[in-house]
Amino acid sequence: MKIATFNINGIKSRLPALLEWLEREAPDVACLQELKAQDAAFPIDAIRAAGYGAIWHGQQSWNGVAILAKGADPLESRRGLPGGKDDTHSRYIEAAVDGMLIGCLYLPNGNPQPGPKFDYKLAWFERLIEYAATLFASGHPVVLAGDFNVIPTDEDIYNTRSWKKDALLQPESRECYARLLEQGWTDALRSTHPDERIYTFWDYFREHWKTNSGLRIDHMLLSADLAPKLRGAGVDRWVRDQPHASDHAPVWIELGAKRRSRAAKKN
DNA sequence: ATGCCTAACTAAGTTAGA
Repeated sequence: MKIATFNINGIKSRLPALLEWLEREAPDVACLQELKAQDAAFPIDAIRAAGYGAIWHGQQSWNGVAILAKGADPLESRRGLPGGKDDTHSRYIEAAVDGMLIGCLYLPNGNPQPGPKFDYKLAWFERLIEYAATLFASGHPVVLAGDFNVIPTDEDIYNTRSWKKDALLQPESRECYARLLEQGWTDALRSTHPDERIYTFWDYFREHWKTNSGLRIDHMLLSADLAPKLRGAGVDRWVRDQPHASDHAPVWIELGAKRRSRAAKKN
């Protein structure tokens, strides 16, 4: 079971890239962010033709999230986080797929910082933390995947020098992410590659892709039930190298059967 | 301190991304 998350930065301009990625990597579940399109513009026919069912929550110009499932229709369980009466942004969608709950999120960027956009980021993060606590406590198998717009530590960025004032690595942003993990979630990519510089985003400026000057901001968090089933995690870097690529690359995890104890599986 | 590059929206210039 392969689950992935991909900030595609525009579903209209990136549809060929999305279809090529789906064909080549064939994730069982794909979370998408930054559709940048209204609901009616979502290319459901092309996605169905590629063998995927989907749910989506679009928005004109910005934001927008979707969940795709290979050979299945995701069963929508929520759109929008609790407590968002005045929140018009399409940033969270959730579905049951194959016995798991998949939460697909696009956390606010928060720049410029300080300012109202940063306040919105932190407020949204607080809502996520509160809701994630109930998800984790439920004991159900849950994956929280998406663009968190947080660089968790200085090991998750090529160089902090020109990013010191950026919303993505402010102590407040990092503290929120740390507090989320403290609930018990497993950061799948980091736990699989504890000592590796590993990035999921390279901006279009200068030659940041060519020089591998990236950030790790797309994350996949696993509930207690799923963490023992983690078999691998990685980044589909080839996607970022394509012409007219998104500035993000897909992140994936592979889940298997729950691992037996070391003693039981030895030899 | 700001722009770099890219895309959406809409018709050349602004806004947002991170």
